[in-house]
Amino acid sequence: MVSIKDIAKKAGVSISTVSYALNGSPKVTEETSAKILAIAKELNYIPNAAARNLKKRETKVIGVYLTDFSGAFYGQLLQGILESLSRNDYGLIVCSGEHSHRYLPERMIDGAIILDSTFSSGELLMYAERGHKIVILDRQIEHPNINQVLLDNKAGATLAIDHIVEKGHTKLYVVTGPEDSFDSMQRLNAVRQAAQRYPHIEYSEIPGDFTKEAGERAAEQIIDEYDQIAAAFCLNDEMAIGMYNYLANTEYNAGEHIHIIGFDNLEVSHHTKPRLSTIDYSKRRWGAVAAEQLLKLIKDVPVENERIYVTLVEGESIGEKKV
Amino acid sequence: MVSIKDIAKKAGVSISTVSYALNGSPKVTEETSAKILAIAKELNYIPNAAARNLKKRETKVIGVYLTDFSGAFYGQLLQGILESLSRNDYGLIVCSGEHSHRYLPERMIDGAIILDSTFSSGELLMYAERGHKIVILDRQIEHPNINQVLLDNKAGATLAIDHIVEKGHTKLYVVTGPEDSFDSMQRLNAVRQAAQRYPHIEYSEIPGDFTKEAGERAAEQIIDEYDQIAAAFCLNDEMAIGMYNYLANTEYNAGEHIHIIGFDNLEVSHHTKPRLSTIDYSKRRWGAVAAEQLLKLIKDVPVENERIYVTLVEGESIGEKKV
DNA sequence: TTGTATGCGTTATCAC
DNA sequence: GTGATAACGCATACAA
Repeated sequence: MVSIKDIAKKAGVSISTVSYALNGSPKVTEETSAKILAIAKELNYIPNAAARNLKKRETKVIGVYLTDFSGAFYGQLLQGILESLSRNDYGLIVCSGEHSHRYLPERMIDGAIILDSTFSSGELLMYAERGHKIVILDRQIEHPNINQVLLDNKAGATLAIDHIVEKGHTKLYVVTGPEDSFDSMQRLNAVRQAAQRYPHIEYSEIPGDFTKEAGERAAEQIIDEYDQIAAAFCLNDEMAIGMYNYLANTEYNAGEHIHIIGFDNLEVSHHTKPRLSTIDYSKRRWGAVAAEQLLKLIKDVPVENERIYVTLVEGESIGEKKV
Repeated sequence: MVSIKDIAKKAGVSISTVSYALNGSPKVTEETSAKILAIAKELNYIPNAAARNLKKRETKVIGVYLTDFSGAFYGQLLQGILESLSRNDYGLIVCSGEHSHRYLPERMIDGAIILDSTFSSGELLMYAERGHKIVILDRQIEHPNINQVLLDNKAGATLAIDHIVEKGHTKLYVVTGPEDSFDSMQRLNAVRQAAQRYPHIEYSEIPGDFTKEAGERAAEQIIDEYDQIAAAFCLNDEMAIGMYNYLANTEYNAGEHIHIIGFDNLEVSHHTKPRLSTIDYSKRRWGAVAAEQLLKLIKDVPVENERIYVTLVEGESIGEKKV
């Protein structure tokens, strides 16, 4: 491995001069600097990250943690983060699995963006307490070293319910996510609040877990008890898609017998027939904001928690209730 | 930051003893070891990765490089890699973007798995030449430090064509992937070979790029020139899905007027109607094998290139040609 | 402008 | 068994 020492020897200068030259310090002559750079290139010199990190106590890399790699969902979010970090000369690594938690306390990364339920809040708090900077996308934790960038779930859920009511529906199911999902619980709470405002509506909840299968099961249940046109608010699009899949093998049609609205506006939802009504937000922006917040945290500039706004996308899966 | 020095001071021993104890060396007494471990825990000691990496010249982390994060496709592959690495006490980071290329030469990772067209073959060769260990999933490069784990594209494409022919089809389109895609070119070559074996078949190629949009455009073209029942081999499922989407707004039906077969057996393909015929392979296994190969490379045990086998999944999108 | 010297936190080679 | 001590490769305060 070629180090600055080798360059120094070959150039007939000291290692500090080499270091200065490589880091573009103005302290070194144009001439010597050019010579050193030339030799460095000739020797295919590449700095050693470990040594630099050890000395500088920073890595210029941030880590994004995901519960798993399966989400159809993460692409744009990660892209948003990557773009934002690149602009600021930070690198990105994506991690998953208990094993990778150590990257933060071991200082392999300068900060973390969390969308990962395998972190307990206690663990995150502990890291924050040790001085590590963290942006959280999937829960609320108050700490000076922690910032959260959360979806406006309440607005989204309210939008969905209001839309359903506007269309004249009087029977409403909500298919929930897992109980340990912050997003699901926020949406569900908002739904319950909204439902209270509309006492004429027959409201019931079907427990789900954000998977297609949960959507299929929910559809099955709704059909089992079918007595009138019903509306279903699936707390994410994944489950809404599952519902479509189930209905495809029945006499019941989405947007006719069972009116469906989702949450997330996944790319696949554009291709359903009828097009799925859903709640949209910019995943790219979500990522970009999270990255910006984290960099501010690292630079010790004061930050407020951020909220990502949502909008209603009207498809044809929620139609007028014809009596 | 608490280091072994702090522990040593508090325990009244030297730093080397602390290091031994922390690394479970048998050279140190049960007693002192226990005391040291206790103090380490009390002080919330966590080793510094940079220092350890610098000294040991290894990180026990491997990097997976993806062209981008958008693939619906990568989940299982990454899961396979992660499981395999975890079993061997290696960590995983997922990277994308030019910016992250440096992680390999800078020795932030002990090796790389490449499924990333932003690496030129020259660049990979250069890293291999520097001694870095690489497993490549998307092209062929011969070098002692490089191993490839490739799909059996030829078998898959042949399977697809034979299936189409068996069903009595006489008009065949193939929708290709991008020209810089190794997988696409291998599949295409196999298709051309197979087509030669069946001179009675009217064969033509439509250039695509592995996106849904390409599938839509291809469907449009096929319908434009429609004169008889046709079969289309989309060189990946993504394009096949695009074809379905386009057909949905026409008078033509998949599996009736236009018979479709894909490649990849994506999860979404299970939900199409009619179910998409396609070529399947285990993405998880692909990842697992890639990881195993890389670890062997790192341990300097000799390895052969590996091949991932494929099978035909019969859906209803390729039916008998009724004349 | 350049060189010397020190330390970042570990591991590992010696002595003792 | 334990303790000095020297690396690992780099950055930097200070001297020259």
